[in-house]
Amino acid sequence: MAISAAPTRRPALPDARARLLDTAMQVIRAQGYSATTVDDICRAAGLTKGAFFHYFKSKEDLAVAVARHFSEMAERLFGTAPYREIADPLDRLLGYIDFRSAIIAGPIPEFTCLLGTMVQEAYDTHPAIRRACETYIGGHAAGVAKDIEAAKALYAPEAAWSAESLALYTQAVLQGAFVLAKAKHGPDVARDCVAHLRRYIEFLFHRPLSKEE
Amino acid sequence: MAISAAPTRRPALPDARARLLDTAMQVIRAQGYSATTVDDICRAAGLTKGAFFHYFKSKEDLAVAVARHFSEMAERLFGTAPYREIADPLDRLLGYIDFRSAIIAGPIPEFTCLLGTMVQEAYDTHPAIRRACETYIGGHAAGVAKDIEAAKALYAPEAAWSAESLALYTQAVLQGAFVLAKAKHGPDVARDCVAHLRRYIEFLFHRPLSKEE
DNA sequence: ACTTCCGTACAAACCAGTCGGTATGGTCGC
DNA sequence: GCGACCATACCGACTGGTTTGTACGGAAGT
Repeated sequence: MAISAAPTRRPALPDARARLLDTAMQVIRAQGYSATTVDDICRAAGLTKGAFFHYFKSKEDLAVAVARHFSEMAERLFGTAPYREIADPLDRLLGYIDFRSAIIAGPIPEFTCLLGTMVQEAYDTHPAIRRACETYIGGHAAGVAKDIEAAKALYAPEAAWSAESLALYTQAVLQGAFVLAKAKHGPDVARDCVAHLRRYIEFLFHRPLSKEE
Repeated sequence: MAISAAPTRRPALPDARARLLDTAMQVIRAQGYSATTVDDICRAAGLTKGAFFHYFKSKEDLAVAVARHFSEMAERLFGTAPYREIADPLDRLLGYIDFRSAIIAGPIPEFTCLLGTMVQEAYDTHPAIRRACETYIGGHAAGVAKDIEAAKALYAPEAAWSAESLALYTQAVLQGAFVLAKAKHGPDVARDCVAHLRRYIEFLFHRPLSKEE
């Protein structure tokens, strides 16, 4: 005879854990992992250390969790983007590139990659973080590789390069574009870089009316 | 008058400042800027805080100085590399790319870029560091752009892309390649990325035996 | 003797993580 | 329908170890 239905055994209250993760994502993208203190995150999330250490057993534990959180957010973003509906795999791939370019806008912490930021600092000192970043960057690249594979089968079946290698290359260009955007304090360079990447892919699939392998 | 023990070490060692800079370069490339402490650097250099703060007025001041130090080392390295002797500007450009690929080997902190590492963490919180990284990355890119400009004048005078933009793109690819190398814990991906970059440049210049702009 | 160079000792702030405590709500026996 | 009991969520003062930067002293070269 429960008056208020509680379908799952979870009590209620606005999810403090999710707030911490969202906040940490922003703050770490702006300041880096090491420079971000637990108090920074708590303050920005409007919570206290008690809440933080209730949900995460250490700062490193949070880092691994945000990596996953960021990746899930990204998968949702790309999974529901309009270019996903394009039937032709090459057009879909180019749609992905254009979409990546389109979302490079606004304040830097909002379009840069948390994984690339964290792995730069932590690859040697925090193996768990490194592994998480590798996993999620690799996972995203694998999704891109699927479209590349399909496009290659259709348009460049004999090409010397592998789909996986090209997919990783796209991620490298994006990561490097973010680094330059940070150095130059604006998104413009980054979009220029993606434009070069697009031209390269067009070349690879001999978009420019020449033939031959 | 103590007969034994000359406790304090004798001076006159070649420039402690240079040792601090060299050491800082290594340590920061391995751990990132925020995570490396002044003591880390002093310990690794076999010096103490007294020496450190004698030469640098703050940690940030050191960061700006290592950025410059790193840049000078890089300019020496590329300035005296064999590819510099190549007469044809396109071959020289490709020689640069091959050289970049060749030096991607060994432990990660030895081939990655200090500037890219630092600017990722510090772009928002340490303007002086950001500016230094921007300056030296831009300076190196400008050198590359010179060769690109010459190659373009010879082989692709009407091309739509600018030499400067392509030069920045090469740096983006390298920076991104380093990020992936860190994530994957080895240099192989990075070299793969540079191979894609080389192919792109070949495409841009002559490879597509069709004419057309 | 004066400056440059560098070591030791110390100060003050900072930071990850701990711990005792409170508030809320759910469960179960009766 | 009620009270005892307990789990979960969260708070915030506190601790112990770091960390940047300062003060000062002594050795060496000039």
